[in-house]
Amino acid sequence: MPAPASAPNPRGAAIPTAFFDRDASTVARALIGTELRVDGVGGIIVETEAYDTTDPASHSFKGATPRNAAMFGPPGRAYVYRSYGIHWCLNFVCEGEGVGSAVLIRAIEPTIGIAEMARRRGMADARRLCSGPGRLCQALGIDGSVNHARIDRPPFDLFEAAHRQPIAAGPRIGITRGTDLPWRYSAKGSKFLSRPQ
DNA sequence: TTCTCGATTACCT
DNA sequence: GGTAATCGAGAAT
Repeated sequence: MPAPASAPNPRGAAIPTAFFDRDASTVARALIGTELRVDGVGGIIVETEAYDTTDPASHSFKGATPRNAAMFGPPGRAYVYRSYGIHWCLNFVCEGEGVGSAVLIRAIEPTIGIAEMARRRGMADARRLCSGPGRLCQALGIDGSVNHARIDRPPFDLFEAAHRQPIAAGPRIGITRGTDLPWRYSAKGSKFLSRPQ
């Protein structure tokens, strides 16, 4: 069938699974500025954290378990876990099958489907809609049902960054071990971070 | 089988 | 600045 004559895609190209065949820190940095959608709702990733099997703060540090099985599965898939019995947290698996590294998505700048996100969150403040791993999962409707799901297939859409931008790095948040590793990355100056970098 | 605590958030003083 | 909410993985018993 003929391709529709449309204007150039304002987004970048769709990101392939091979994008994730690198170490978690590299992927975490590369994800800043990309556009994530879940069922057509989402925005620009502005904050990530890297975790790998050498890292005492990582769920994969002590080896594979039923809970973290997705982390040891193929790269380019989602690892979703429940935090504090209340929240869901979204990770993208990296590096290679059996390696146990992943990137935690911590914050998104909402751009698409803001009304739907506000409805799910029960509030309208754009700055707090997706500024934290638990918050963005609630806004995007993510739960354990997408654990292991491919990121290049529905309900996910992930597009390359439209523009390059400065990236800040620093220590991660909410952990008690591995606090010396500067594996938190963020879009410099973004107003949509879970905490200022 | 029981206990502890977390890659968090919202609401309290 | 402090803490309740809430549940399952992993450790301890």
